[in-house]
Parts: sequence; C-alpha cells; structure tokens
Amino acid sequence: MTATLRMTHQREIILQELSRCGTHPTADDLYEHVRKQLPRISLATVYRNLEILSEAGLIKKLEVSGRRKRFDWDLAEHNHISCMKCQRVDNIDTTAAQVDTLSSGRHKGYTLTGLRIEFIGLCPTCRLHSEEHKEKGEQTMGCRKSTTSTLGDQQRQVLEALAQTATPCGSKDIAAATGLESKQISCQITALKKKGYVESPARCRYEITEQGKQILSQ
Amino acid sequence: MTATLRMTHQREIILQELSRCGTHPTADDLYEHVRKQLPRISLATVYRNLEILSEAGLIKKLEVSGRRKRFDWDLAEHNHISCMKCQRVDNIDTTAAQVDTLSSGRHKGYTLTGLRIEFIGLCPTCRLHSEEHKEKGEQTMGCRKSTTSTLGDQQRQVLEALAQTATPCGSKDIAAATGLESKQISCQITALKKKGYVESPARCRYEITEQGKQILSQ
DNA sequence: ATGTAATTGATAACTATTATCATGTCAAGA
DNA sequence: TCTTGACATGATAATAGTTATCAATTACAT
Ligand SMILES: [Mn+2]
Ligand SMILES: [Mn+2]
Ligand SMILES: [Zn+2]
Ligand SMILES: [Zn+2]
Repeated sequence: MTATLRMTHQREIILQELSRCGTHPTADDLYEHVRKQLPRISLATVYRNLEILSEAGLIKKLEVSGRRKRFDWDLAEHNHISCMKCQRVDNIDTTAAQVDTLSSGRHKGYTLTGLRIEFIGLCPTCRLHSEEHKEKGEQTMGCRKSTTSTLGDQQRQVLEALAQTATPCGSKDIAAATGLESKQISCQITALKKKGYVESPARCRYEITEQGKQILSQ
Repeated sequence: MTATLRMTHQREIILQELSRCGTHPTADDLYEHVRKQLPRISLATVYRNLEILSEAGLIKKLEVSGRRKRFDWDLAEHNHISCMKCQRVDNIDTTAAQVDTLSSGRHKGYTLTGLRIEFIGLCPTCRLHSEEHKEKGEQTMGCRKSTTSTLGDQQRQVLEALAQTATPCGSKDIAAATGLESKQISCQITALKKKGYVESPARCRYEITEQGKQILSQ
C-alpha cells in the first residue's frame, strides 16, 4: 500500500489524454495516444496508472460487459450504451426516477451497492455500414430476445410442428415442417425432452407431451 | 458452418449439469462438475459446446460485467444481480413497465437491440462474512457512487478545505484539514488544476479558483 | 539540495478463451 | 445391421488482455 501518490509526467499525460479523447478508451487505446507524447512509455505503466488513478477516484473504471476494461474521465454518475459491432461506448442519461423504479424491487436478500444499466445497439456509423449484411437474421446479444417465452425460438417451432401431427415423427419430418434447415433439430429435441415437453415412444420418433401442449398454449 | 448438431454424450452431460446447478456457472465451474461424470472430457470441449449450444439457442450466454463468461439454462428474458465479493450471479425480476421506462429515452442515435440491467451487491452469505472488514470505507464498484457530483469524493473534500482558507496552502495543510491520510492529495490537486478549480500561485502552494467556488456551491 | 519511498520500463507470468489437428464417433441411408 | 463422411473430441498450442517482478530512476517533503 503506497502512502503518497506522485504526479509523474506519465500520469499527467495519461490524465490529459483521457480527458481529451471524450470517449471511453481501453488501456490499449490510451497507450496508442499517450506514446505519441511519451514514446518510451510502457504499456504496463498505462495499465498500472489507470488502475491506481481509478482507485484514487481521479477517474472511473467501467466494468461494462466485454473482455476489455474501459476508463472514463467523467466522475458523474451515469450509464452507458455500447455498439454491438464496433464496441464504442457512449454515455446515456438515466433519470433518478427511472433508477428508483428499478431499485425498489426485491433483490434476493442482497445488499445493493450499485446498479448498472447498459444499452446495446448499433451506433449510427455501424448501422450505415451494415446495410449489406442482412442475412444474419438473428443476433444473440445480451440478455434480451425479441420473443418472450421460456422456450427458445427454434424450440417453440419444433414443438409447434409436433403438436400439429397426431403420429410420432422423425427429425426429417420436423425439418420439413419447420423449415429449419435440418440443423440443430436433434439438439433442440434433446433439450425439449429434458424439459419434459417431448417424449420418444420409439427410436428416432418423437411426440409432444401434455406438458408440452400446455407450455405452447401460454 | 456445421449443418447438423449432434447430441453427443458430452453435450448431454453439459446440458444436464447446467440445468441442474441452478446457478450461472462459468465454463470452468461447469468443467469441474462435468468431469465428475466424464473424467476424460477436455476443458476445450466444454468451452466449445457452451458456445455452440448458446448459438443454437439451447442455452444462453451471459455477457455480465467481468472478465469471465457465464451461462444460463433459463431462456426466459430476465436480468441479473451479482455479488461484488464472491461473484455469484442470481436472477432478478424486472417488470415490463420498468424496462419500458428505460427504453423510452434518447439514445444518441443508436438502434437499440438490447438492454442489460445489472444490480451489484453483497449476497447474504458474503454480508455475514465481512462484518470484520469494515475499515475499507469505500469500494469503487460499478458506475455508482453514493454522492452525486462531477467531482470525486476526495476532490470535493480538498476543494472544500481550500475554500476555507484565505491564504494559499501546501499539501500538508490540506492533509490536516481534510483528514485524508496525506495520501493522494497532490494527485487530486493536479486533477483539480486540470479542471480549472485550483491554481498554484507559487510552487507547492494552492488556492481555489472562482470556478472552483462555483462548482462547490452546486 | 538531499534521501528515500514511489514509480518506471522491460519483460515474464498469468487467466480466460479460441484455434489447430489427428483421431474418434454419430446418425442417415442402403 | 453396415457403411460412410460430416461432425465432434481431447490434447495442446496460440492468443488477448492484464498483472507481477525487479533493477534502475525519479518526485517530492523536508
Ligand atoms: Mn461515461
Ligand atoms: Mn439467469
Ligand atoms: Zn458502431
Ligand atoms: Zn457473495
């Protein structure tokens, strides 16, 4: 534990660059900028100081999702939005009222010390750039799916197909009925069996259970 | 890109263990459980399958803050709370209404595709365990500080001390006035100078600026 | 101006994750 | 049931991001 923090030239430049850039750079981003002024600085020094400075409360360390740490010059309390494509991070305003609505719930006996709200999206730049990549129908991102159910999209499709036919059918039939490219079907069925929504009366034959019909009708 | 997913024994056990454990394990956690049933399984297989299964929509990959990926058997849309001490992750319920309040704001031109709400706290177990560690006054965690201001806590203290005295003072005086253990003070002062709230009329002497007084009175 | 504890740069080490590849296995059709 | 080739596995190397180590240097209170 160090007793006194010294304001070294390196620290000064790091702070300067962080305040200048206006973004939420990673240690590496910052290193690239800082070394223009201090060509002999070590990446370790940048990491070390970002850590120390954030512990001292001079800057803030963001624990946004993703593998890399990011840092913020702005000490005010705020939340962030990040681009799922280019990873850039921007500030968002969340009103006290919004935060209060959230904080008022039950929280499994936890003592709350913080709340992180993080929007995911496509930044304007990336949106334009990706007009050509429209084939990727679905992007599994974050915790949110467009449909609401405890079944996955494909699971629901498979189950619906099974509900249609009276007689137990094979995975090829299901592929035809669902239009799912024969891919993953056996996998989905295994999951559905595990959940008790599907049974296999004979090898490679499947049918929906009562429980399965029930979940479909929700 | 693979055409058919096969339900291998390894996959089956991985799914089984994930559904059983009821937590939000990391690949490594899961590996430890799975290898009790499949002692020869490779960690790479666990990683590989968690990735594949989540892409197939059989399980969900959580991109909660922190460096390690976690996985969730529950496909329903929900958010999480995690313990700042032991890192365990639990589910929380957030109502549609709460989520809507958040989503209705401006978002810097981003196209929204997801929203992550993450509470941070101390789980009941860790709370009990840490009755003895009360010296660490402050835990810089997440994005939230208890005080609201664009100044850090210590910065405000230093600035307040400077506002008190008419004559420029040295860092030792400030240490005495604030009770801050002489630590970090020069660092805080440098930051305050950079922000324009403090000036140095002479070497090692500091005084508050007009701008500094202004920010204090907010 | 001086002594010394804090800091630096270079680099090794570490953690989490992904890629590679030779070998093994599953499942659909004959 | 047997065959066959795409798919999956285990072992291990490689990678990305970050942290630790340590001898040499430097800031700063006095
Ligand atoms: Mn920010
Ligand atoms: Mn969950
Ligand atoms: Zn973008
Ligand atoms: Zn805990």
